Amino acid sequence: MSTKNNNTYEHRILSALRRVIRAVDIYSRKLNTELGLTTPQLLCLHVLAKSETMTTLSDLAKAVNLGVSTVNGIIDRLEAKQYLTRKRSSDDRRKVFIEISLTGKEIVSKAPSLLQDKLSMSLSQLPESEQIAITESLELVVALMEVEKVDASPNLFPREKVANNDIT
Amino acid sequence: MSTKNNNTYEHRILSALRRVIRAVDIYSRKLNTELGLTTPQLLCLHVLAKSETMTTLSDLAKAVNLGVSTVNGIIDRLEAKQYLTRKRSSDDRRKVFIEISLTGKEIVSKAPSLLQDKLSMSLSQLPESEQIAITESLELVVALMEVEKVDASPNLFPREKVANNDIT
DNA sequence: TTAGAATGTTTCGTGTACGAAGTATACTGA
DNA sequence: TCAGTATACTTCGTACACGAAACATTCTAA
Repeated sequence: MSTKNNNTYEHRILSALRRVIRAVDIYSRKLNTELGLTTPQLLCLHVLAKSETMTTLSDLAKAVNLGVSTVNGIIDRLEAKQYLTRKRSSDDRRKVFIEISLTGKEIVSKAPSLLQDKLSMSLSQLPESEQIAITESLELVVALMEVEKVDASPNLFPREKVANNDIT
Repeated sequence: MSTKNNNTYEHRILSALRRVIRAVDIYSRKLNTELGLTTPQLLCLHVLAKSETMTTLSDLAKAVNLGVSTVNGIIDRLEAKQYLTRKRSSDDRRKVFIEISLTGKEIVSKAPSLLQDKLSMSLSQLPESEQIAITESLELVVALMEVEKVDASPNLFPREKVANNDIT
C-alpha cells in the first residue's frame, strides 16, 4: 500500500520546506563570512546574553530547540573564539555553566537579524493579517510534524488505524 | 543601524522555521534506521526513478534544489549501496550519467512518503482552504528568503518568477 | 592550432545535527 | 555503606550541506 497521495499541496509544501531550509543555511554561511558567526552560534549567544541567570548546556539546548550534543559542538567553537567560557559548578560538579564574555555581548549587540534582513523587512511591511497567517501556518506545520517525534514509541507493527480513505 | 525589530511574529516565525528544520531532520534519521535511506537519498532516488532520460549530477542537483557537491556525496552513498551506478558519457566525457538500478527502483516503490506520514495524513484531512493557506504562506516565505540568495549574483536580467502578486 | 574560457565532476575543509556510548558526579534505598 | 540509578556533559561516528579549489574535458576565438 504505497502512499500514493494525490494531494496537490503535499509536493509544494515539501518543496517549500526544503527550499526554506536551504535558504536558512545559505544565510547562515553568509553571516559566517561577514561576521564570523553562523546562525546557530549567534542564536546561542543571543540566549546567553538575554538570560541573566547561570545557564547550563542542557538549558541552552532546550532554549534553542537543539540536541545537547549539537549545542556542545557550537559551544566548543564559541569558546575557541572566546565569546564565552565554561565554568564547572562547585555546587554540583556535573553541571557546567556557560558564561558569555564581554566580546560576546558586544558582537551580539552589533550583529544583524537572525532572519534574513530582507525577509525581516518584507515581513514587517506585510499587513498584519498576512503575518499572522504565515505564523499560524508555520506553527501548524510544526505541530503536525512534532507529533511524529513524540510518537517514537516501539512501533513495531505499523498496522494500527490506517483509515486511509483519501477522497482526493 | 541595528535591526531592533519589534515585530512579534518574527521571533515566532524564526522559531517555527528552526523547529521545522529539526523535525525534518529527525524524520530523516527515522527513515534511515527503518529503511536504510535518508530523506535526501530517497528524494534523489525518486527523481531518478521518474525521469526516463539520462540524468547528470548537475541536473539532479537542480531538480532536488541542492548544491552539486552535496548531491555528489549523496550519490556516493547511494552508489555504495548499489541503488545506482555512475556511467561516464562517451559523447561528452565531462558528463557522468546516473542510472538507478533495479533494487533502487524497488526500494523507491516500497518507501513511505517523504513527508512524515502523519503530517501527510493530517494535511489531507484539513479543509482545502487551510492547505492552500499553508502552501501559500510557505511559498511566500521561500520567495522572500530566496531574494537574498539571488541578490548575491550579478543578476543580469530580471528573470521569470518575479510577478508574484497573488492577493488571496 | 592552440591558449584560454567554459563546463562538469570530484575532493577538501568546515559547520551543523543527531543518537549512542562513555565518563563523572550526585542521589536513593536496602 | 554502597550498589544501582539518574543526571549532566563529552566523545564518536555518520550524514548533510556548502563553497572553494583541483581536475578533466570541451569549446572558442585569435
